[in-house]
Amino acid sequence: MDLQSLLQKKFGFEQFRPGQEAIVRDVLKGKDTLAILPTGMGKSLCYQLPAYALEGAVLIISPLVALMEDQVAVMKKSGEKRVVALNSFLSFSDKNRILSSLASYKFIFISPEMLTQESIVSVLQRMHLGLLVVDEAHCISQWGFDFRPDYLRIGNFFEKVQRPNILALTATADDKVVEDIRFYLQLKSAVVHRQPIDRTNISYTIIKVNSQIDKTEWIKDRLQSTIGPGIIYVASRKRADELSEYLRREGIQIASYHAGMEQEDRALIQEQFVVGELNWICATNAFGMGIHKDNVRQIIHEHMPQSIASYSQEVGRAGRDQLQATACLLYSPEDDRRIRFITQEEMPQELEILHYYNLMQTGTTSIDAAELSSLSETGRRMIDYYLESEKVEDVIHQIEQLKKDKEEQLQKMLQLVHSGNCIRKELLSVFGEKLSTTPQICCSICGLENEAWLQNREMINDNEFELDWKTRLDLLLSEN
DNA sequence: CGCACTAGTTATAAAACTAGTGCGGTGCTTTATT
Repeated sequence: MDLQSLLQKKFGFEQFRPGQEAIVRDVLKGKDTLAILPTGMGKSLCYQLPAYALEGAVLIISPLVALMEDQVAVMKKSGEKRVVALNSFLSFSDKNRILSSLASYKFIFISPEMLTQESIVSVLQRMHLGLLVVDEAHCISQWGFDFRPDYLRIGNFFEKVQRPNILALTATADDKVVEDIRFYLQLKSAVVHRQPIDRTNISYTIIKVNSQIDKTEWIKDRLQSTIGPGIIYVASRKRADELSEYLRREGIQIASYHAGMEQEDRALIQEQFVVGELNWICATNAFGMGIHKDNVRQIIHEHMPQSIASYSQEVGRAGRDQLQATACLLYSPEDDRRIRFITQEEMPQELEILHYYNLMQTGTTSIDAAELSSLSETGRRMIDYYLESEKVEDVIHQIEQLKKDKEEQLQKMLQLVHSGNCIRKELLSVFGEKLSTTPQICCSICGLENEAWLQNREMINDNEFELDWKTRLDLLLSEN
């Protein structure tokens, strides 16, 4: 069956979205592929379609268990029964049952952590894998080095199984992220598919203020005078709760979201936001990945993120419906130190590393040694990873280098804030792209007198912004 | 790290100082016996 009829039969689409067909064809030719597609361009079809033309199972590495559960539910609902997620949600007996019949599944979602478990690898070894997908592949770069080292261990898995070809998917990737993905997934001769990443319907604003109080006031005025739905990103959990509480008292429909909350509450708030029962979310960087909401009109950053890579992931959540949307970043001079502290604080010190290493040499368990050398859980896992393949002196050097890399990324973010040039142009240049045509509503440097749409709910329904029903339906359906 | 905030100080009270303290992200995993 040719691709066109497969697309029609399995997904009900007449046409591919931009970029999809070329990716699908490369995947089917057995090539390693890195696909960088803006959010909402139908990434999941890039592996779901080839799956039906391939022999064997498709293994999908996914960063969040909630996201996996979601995708499994969506696929089951649309009629695909041979789909399963291997994660800690499973009871012991369910896990065993699924593992004993794993070869009967076509789509297997799994966390990178599970991929290091011997019991799971041994089952996968005996199976025929047709394709390995790394979803949200920027996590390798964003989380692998200092947060979830199992993201860097995916390559070890290839040594144990017959390595299928790989499809790495992400929405945005600068040069460093692409390089990290290539290296850690061993994509020596991978084809890179990169759709133009300029989101012309998003306008960018950077506002410099003098104090925290000015920011609070600005946000309050903004939310009272402009339309949502929107996301406010803040730098700490406490601030998320505090600001959301303050704004709620001012009559704004808002809730906070961060990793310190119960899973249940997080899921509830996310769901309310997605279905439109909640207009605003005030969140830490925990919020966003895997959220399918196409009509987010505003992203507000109370503080800059720690890198341009994070910034573009976060602002990219606006305007997936192609209608006008806006991203505002507030900046005050003390932010530099705040963000620097958050990113550097958990990095282990030389003395802590040495202390930990020495304790390990004398036979102390990893957990006790971490406790005694005052290493955090995250710090311990990080060091354990580097100690697997390097001498302790080199590990110290490696961690120092990581700190420098983080500082460099923060500096690039600061450059974007202070450049004084067209924000869109600056942002695009980070991703190696040139600005072809400046949209009518561009950024605070180019001038934003056309942002009347933000004040007026009716504006959004003007014909100028309205897409025909068929385009909108396609957009909605292609999300999963 | 260095700002934001609090408690304590001063001394016909009030507001304005000082010293001290607190803050600060992202997620996977977990097979036991209270």
